[in-house]
Amino acid sequence: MREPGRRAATVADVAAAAGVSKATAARALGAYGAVSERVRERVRGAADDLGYRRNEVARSMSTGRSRTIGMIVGDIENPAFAQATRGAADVADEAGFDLILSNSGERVDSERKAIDVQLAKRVDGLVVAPASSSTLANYAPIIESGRPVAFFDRLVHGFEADAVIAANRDGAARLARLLLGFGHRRIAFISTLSELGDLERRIVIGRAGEIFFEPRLESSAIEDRVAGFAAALRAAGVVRPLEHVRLDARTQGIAYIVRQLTRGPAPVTAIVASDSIVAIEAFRALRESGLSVPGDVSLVGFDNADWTAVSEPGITVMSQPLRELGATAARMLIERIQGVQRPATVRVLPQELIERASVGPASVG
Amino acid sequence: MREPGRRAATVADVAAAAGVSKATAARALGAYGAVSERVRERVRGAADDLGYRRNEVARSMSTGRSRTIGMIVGDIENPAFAQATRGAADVADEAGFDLILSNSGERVDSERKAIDVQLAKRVDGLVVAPASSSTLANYAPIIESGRPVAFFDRLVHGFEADAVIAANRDGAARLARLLLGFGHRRIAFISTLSELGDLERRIVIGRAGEIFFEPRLESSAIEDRVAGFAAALRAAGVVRPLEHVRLDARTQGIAYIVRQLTRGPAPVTAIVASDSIVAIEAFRALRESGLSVPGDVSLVGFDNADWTAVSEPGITVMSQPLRELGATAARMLIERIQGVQRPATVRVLPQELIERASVGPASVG
DNA sequence: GTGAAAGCGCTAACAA
DNA sequence: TTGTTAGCGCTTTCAC
Repeated sequence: MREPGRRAATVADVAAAAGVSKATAARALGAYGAVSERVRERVRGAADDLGYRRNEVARSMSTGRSRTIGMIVGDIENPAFAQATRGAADVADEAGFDLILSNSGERVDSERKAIDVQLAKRVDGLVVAPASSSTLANYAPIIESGRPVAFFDRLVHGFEADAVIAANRDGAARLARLLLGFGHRRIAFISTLSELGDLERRIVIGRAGEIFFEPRLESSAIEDRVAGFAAALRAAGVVRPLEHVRLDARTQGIAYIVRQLTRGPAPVTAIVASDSIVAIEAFRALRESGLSVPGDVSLVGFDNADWTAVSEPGITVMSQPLRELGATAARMLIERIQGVQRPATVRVLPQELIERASVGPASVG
Repeated sequence: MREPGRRAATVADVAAAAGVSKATAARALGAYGAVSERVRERVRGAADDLGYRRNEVARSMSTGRSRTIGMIVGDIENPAFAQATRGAADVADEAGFDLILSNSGERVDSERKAIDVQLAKRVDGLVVAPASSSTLANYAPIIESGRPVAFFDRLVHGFEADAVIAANRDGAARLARLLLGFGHRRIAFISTLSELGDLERRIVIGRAGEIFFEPRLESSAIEDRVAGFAAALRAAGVVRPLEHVRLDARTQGIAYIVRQLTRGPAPVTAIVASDSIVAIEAFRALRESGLSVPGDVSLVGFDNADWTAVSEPGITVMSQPLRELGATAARMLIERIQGVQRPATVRVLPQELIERASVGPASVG
């Protein structure tokens, strides 16, 4: 066993100790090429004695591969990303890859830096939840480097790459229809992501009445949710479906926005929260305003966070396949790394409605 | 701008394009050594044209340092670890280090594998939440490699290394005294970690009446909590303070254990959950058993998870300085990496009691 | 201030 | 089956 501080044993040391050439020692240690049983054992023994452990940096250096995949998430503290990370990490581990994790903080410039760093570390590929669905420039360096990328949770518009997302448009529409079914008409949609701008002006109606935005919103996930939400409202005859959509909630604070939406002559009677963090803050704000859920205001959201099952009332949510999102992205990426050739594909995973007790009939307004 | 697939530009390419030697180009690019302003600009220009990006692997190879720290947590999906990870990641980032993350799944063998891998990748140091406080063998390789380590959340008994933990003994005692003050005497303590064995037999009483265990428990954090808990009960005259301690809750399931503890002739009237995951499961189990909190059973726990503020009732918790735990460990580690010499030190961070509504007077039993 | 050359520890031709 | 040798892309003496 080595003492701390002494130089680490190398293949050369092991080879010398075992009385063979460097190449033979390397073959025995690396389990490649052909080595006789006797020699292999002798080398292994010497390696153990010297406390040899392979220098992966050197190996990466000569093979050009690092057996590492980079992952970039918006915020590791968001349980949704934690679950996706877990999904990806498990798949990576299973396939013999390590995972380097970075936070983008949902900021385009931090994300760019993170991508640069990971590319410089020569990761074999990247799994990323794009901070912006319309900033192609951030991802161009990945392609230039010749390494594959798989996006998850959000797409990058006009960027040919593998991606896996949830069926957000459909999920949001289902949530909206649930509320409409309870008689709600003035329904808010709150998100902390995506710029607001003049939403109404950006609307583009598709053939089947679907709603698109042009230019696009920052996050394709939010875009899809807003579009599905608005389309459902419109189909139900709500004239201005975007009236109560608030996309830059972080700037003003969710509590403030909730108060604003629930006051005045025509307060909303229901709120759709775009993720569990928005939902919990909205829930608290409603409580602090003395408004009961679902008595005064109904509340639904995305992500089946643990608290939504124990709050009073329990929150009705559209559950995301978070682990699967991360796992699928990692799987697609690893396939590419291993040389599988196929056109870039976008997988869409279904969401699941979990009904609890936070939805009730619209209060008369 | 490079096309995908083409060989990445190297210093040699840049040097050739700029008409200087490799060494000069490297100096200009790496911002070390002395280079004239004119040459520097020429080199930078050539680098931009070629889309040069430094190969960190090669750099690590020749410097022997990777500017990367490894972090090993018990479970990234546990919000407590997510927060600690965030704390460490921020500090690392600030200091120009990257973070490689691994899950140990709280299993000693997985942890050992994770450490091996990270050492092979030549991380400059490791931040780890030890899966076992008494398995020194897992950490010996780190020392042998000559790299520093900083433990967080738990200590490794008899292992000389930096560590940062929370004041668990004190926190648990405060929680216990709170319950005792409400008249509770039969109080349970539930954790999923640490082996059970015959706890009573392992007790060692210190001079000031503190309780220790010999042999030690698996997790020093749980050990400290149990010890603080038991000492407080004992000080209050509870004869068998360990009677309702359940440490292997995962095996049987928390719901089962909760049912078991709350039934029979002498049911517990209060429960201390060792983390927020145990707490939420206990909370659900109580609810499903038709027991009211705090009417029938009082419930307190560790970790100020978001749900504890919105559940009905809100849960009284001992809040851990999670981000600080991760940040401090990273900071201590980076100091070591940068060559600061000082004896191994253990920092103990205070916990904060957050009183909500889950504690009430002991029901008559 | 700049250049030539050696070397980090490994893999991978190619020869024997 | 084994050995020789030449890199991988960078940093780092040591001359000039």
